Amino acid sequence: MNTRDIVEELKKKCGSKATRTQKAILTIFEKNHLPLTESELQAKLSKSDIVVNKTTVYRQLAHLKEHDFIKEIDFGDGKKRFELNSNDRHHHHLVCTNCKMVDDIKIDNDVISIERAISKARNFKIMHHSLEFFGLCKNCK
Amino acid sequence: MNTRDIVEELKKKCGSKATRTQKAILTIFEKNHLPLTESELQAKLSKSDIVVNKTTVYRQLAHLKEHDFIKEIDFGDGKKRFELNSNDRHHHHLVCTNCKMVDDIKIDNDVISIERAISKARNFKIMHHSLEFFGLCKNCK
DNA sequence: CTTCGTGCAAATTATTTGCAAAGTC
DNA sequence: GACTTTGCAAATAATTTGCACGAAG
Repeated sequence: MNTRDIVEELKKKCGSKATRTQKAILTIFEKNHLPLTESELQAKLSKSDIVVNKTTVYRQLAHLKEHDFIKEIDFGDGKKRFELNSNDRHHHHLVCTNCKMVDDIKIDNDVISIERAISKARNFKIMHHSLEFFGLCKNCK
Repeated sequence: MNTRDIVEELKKKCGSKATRTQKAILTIFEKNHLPLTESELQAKLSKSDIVVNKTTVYRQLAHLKEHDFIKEIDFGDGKKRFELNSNDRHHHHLVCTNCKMVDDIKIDNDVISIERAISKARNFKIMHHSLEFFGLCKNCK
């Protein structure tokens, strides 16, 4: 799904035309598959000469998340991060605690089977999970 | 490992006598196996008639974490939570997004094998991970 | 006397809210 | 005109920092 498709879907879901801010934010997320904080996103918008207020960014992130375009990722450092929510790209992250590098990792099958077992054993309907690995990348270790 | 043992270890590791604050905090964690935020901890301290400043609590949490007595758990709601770091009790959590109930869950073997595979495949030294499941508990679903 | 733990106030950081102006159908 | 998006200033909320003081070795 490319940016145009996403924007199309956005129009449908939100019942109106996608704003320049929305388009810009989605474009940034398209280009950056790794999770971004508000300020990182803000910085990237600036580079594209798009000036938006911090509040607007926060609000759009909430809005886009609500409509499932992006999802929230938490690295436990007190900042919210978001990345594009492509079904075909569900993954987790390797985070280097030294150089802060972030890498994607796909381990879905294992997690899904764990979730099934839990749901059954505990009668708990799992909607989502957090799973990130922290440690040292090959350069830092 | 009971509270006395922990306090003993604390003395050794820190090279001095454990303070009343440290003892009180560790005792609370002993009694509450679920992760606590600073304010929840503060509330429980108050119930035991122990008055400590917020700053002190934050500093002790950082201190105890540094010495591996407690570990940080993140539920992605902007608050840091901590729980006792007993080797024999490593576990993850089921968090009900509706009633906020939290339950423990043990799924270590599966995770360890996933970690091994990742370490090998990606040449990444995993130190720890986040793994919490969010959804609806049996009462809320 | 030096180190560590503590309290208190102020600062910082991330995020949210209220309200008015601007844009879109 | 009704509804959504945006900006700006102010408010919150969680956490951290600076500084002074008291307790313990």
